[in-house]
Amino acid sequence: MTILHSASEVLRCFSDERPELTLTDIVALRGAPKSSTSRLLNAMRDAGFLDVSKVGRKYRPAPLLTHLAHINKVDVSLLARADAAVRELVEETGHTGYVSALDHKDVIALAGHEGRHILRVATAVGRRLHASASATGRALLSRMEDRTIHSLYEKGMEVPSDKAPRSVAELIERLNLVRQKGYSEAYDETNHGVGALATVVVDPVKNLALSLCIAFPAATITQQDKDHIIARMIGVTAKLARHFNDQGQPITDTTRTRKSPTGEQQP
Amino acid sequence: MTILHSASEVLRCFSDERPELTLTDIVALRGAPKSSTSRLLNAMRDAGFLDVSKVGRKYRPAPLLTHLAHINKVDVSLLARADAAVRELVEETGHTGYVSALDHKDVIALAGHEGRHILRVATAVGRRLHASASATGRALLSRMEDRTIHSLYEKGMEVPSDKAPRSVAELIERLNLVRQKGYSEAYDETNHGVGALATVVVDPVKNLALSLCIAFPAATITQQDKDHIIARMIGVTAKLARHFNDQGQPITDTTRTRKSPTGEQQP
DNA sequence: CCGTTTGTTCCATAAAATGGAACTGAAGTT
DNA sequence: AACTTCAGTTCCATTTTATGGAACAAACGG
Repeated sequence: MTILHSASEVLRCFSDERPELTLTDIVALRGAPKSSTSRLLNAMRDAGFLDVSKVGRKYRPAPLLTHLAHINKVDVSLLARADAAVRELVEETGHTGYVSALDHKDVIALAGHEGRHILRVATAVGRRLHASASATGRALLSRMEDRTIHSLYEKGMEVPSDKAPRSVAELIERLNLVRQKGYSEAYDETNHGVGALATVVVDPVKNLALSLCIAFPAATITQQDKDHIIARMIGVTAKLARHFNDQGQPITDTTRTRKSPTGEQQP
Repeated sequence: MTILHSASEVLRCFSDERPELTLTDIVALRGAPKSSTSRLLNAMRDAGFLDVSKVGRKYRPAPLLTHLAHINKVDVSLLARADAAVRELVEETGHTGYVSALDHKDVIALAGHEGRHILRVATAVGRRLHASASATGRALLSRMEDRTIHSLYEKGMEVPSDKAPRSVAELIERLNLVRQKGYSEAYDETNHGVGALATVVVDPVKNLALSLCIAFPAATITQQDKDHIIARMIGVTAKLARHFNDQGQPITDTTRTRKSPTGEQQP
């Protein structure tokens, strides 16, 4: 494994709940030896990935990463269009909307718009959720082949809530439902009292999959509201798909491209 | 040099103007051998730092980085307060305002608010500017010791505009002015027609320096407007400084902390 | 002042990065 | 089709860097 993997592992240790971490924290979270971790963190700081606080030697992500997040936004025209579509849906329904992308087994919100109802779901661009346990995550996963899903979760799957899928088999069952219906849904999975509906669109040229998601208070929504949201979401998503010539191809595996794969069988 | 330095060098190649890069682009920009760069880019993709487009093999920053940018925002309470202060100034003056931090020889905008005048400076959170050639950059640099400035620019200084400092000596001269007056200014340096005023505040605990900046169309501003903005900026900055117990200490060098330095002389 | 906690450095070993050259594959060109 | 270019990858011997256990150093808390 290259040191880059370790670095990315370290970066993934940070979250809203743990925005600052000490050497000891990271050792505990990753289980790697203290000496190696110490050197790694210092190297990451020297390279501009982390900043360190003076007292307590607490590490946090450096501004460089804000810069790169910005580039990501500037670049991707699918994101711009998906964002516009979500904004439209938010204005129409009053519920909060997101655009998200996959990062390994997680989804990360890239853009969001807050609804206007008094009781509404907050936006949190940059937030990370378990892909298997969210509407938006399952929408994205539904565009991967089953064997890719299997290899993604071969080291186990976290089950953050009662209603989340408990096993890969259960996940794939639910992904099949998503594939069939064209949208995905989740209630009370990652967030208590929150319901969500999500669709997915792929830019085959950039090899980028994005999910559109509308989130609402699960208790106050009627079946009629839901049906309306679903119809509109499927509509705008189909429009995006046409524009980017998304014809339902599965997302290409993120791992090595050319290297002859171990046990792959392609006609 | 560790591979992390190379990785961070690669990430710094991306900009608003070049949001996607191919292997060849990066080879041209960095001058490193093609074979090494090829392996490096693939490793960075495998680690989740980069995504690759299917056609043209173009690399772009991955969503992981959006996540980290978000953490950075959640965490830092100085940022939250500085952002609130800038918002106040923006509302009062109608001009665009930023909060920025240093990343090596660049400044990166971490938060921004757009003004309400018809002719106004656009916000661009995540944007990267040359520190030496911007008001906000020089405000931040003014809190470093001169020898740190020298070592920062020992490999040369880019001069993006006529009005920007041409040498380290000239830069330090202007930093002395900033230190004396308590604010920094720039006209027509990085952006044509744009003037900017900036102050700086340091959280000594987190070892974080942030700059507050107000940017305006240089042609339409009066001396009176400017004086008013400066007075208000210095006011809110002083308030922040008191809150964080910033007593004008120089920013600690970003490089190794404990390792006995080569030629350092401290009484 | 001494135990405790937290982070760094040492060092021999193991692993990974390097860069020149050869190779592959995909476009163009004649 | 054969030829040329160009972009990207892989090979391989060499150099460089990472690793982890243990010793060391510094800060903390009585």
